[in-house]
Amino acid sequence: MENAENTDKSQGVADKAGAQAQMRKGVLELCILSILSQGDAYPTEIIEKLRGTKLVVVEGTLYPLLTRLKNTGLLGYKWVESTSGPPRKYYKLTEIGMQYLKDLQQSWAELVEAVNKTIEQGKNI
Amino acid sequence: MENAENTDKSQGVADKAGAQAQMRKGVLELCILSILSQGDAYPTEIIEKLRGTKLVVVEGTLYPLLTRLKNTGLLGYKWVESTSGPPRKYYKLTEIGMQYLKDLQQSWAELVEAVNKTIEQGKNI
DNA sequence: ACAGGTACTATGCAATACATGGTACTAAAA
DNA sequence: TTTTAGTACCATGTATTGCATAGTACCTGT
Repeated sequence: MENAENTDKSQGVADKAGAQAQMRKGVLELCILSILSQGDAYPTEIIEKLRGTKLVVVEGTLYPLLTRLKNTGLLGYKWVESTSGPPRKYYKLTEIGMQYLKDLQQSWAELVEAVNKTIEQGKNI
Repeated sequence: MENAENTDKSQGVADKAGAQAQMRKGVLELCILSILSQGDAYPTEIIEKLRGTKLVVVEGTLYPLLTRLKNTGLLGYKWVESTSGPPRKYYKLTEIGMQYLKDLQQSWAELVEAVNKTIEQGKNI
């Protein structure tokens, strides 16, 4: 077979923003569960805490994710009347959620170590 | 409104393996581009290098990903006859791929820092 | 000619980040 | 009393990627 190089550019585009969104998959739930392990919070507080650590998340992402976590038994919630607006939904970690959070933390640490080792080998050559 | 806690367990299951697969989204391409920045390789070599850094990837995952990276112009390839089996497809990074790899490395570093800060705050309280 | 080992390809499914469009509650202003 | 602004929450669909599954092709040895 003839040896030839080629790069077909007919499909997809290498997109930095898209890659960043992909990297966040599976990681946002770890962060949210971590934040709630510090204490109960309602969505706007969660968004603020995430922004504080440079993990900017918008409401259209957070609400469906909180619902998903609640539906899988990792979170519970309670309504709290507000003195200045509509009532707020305070989320809290369940016992199952606390256990699962530990699993996620370990998975994340292992992934970070593995990826960094792979990257470091590339830089050293 | 009545304050009540509830956790609806009717939808989905919190699955550690599934979460690990989600965390790998967007990260595998970073690792593959990193490995190829060290030198050209064909798929089996890439799988071995990934296994060496605890990033176990199977062929059904790698081949489509390599095709995708090739189609977006990040990789090129050439066929090389083998002395013991069918010819092999050696992949190499293109100039575009090298630039994109730097973008991915920066995105990864920023994500890791942000996530770790979020997790650490949870542990300190 | 056939079997085993190796290499590669095609395709569809599942899960999640995210965008978009929407409803509802409360307080203040008109 | 009605309207407006601010705040909080919800529903749904799209795009993307990891992964499983089924398959083809090449080369060597029997």
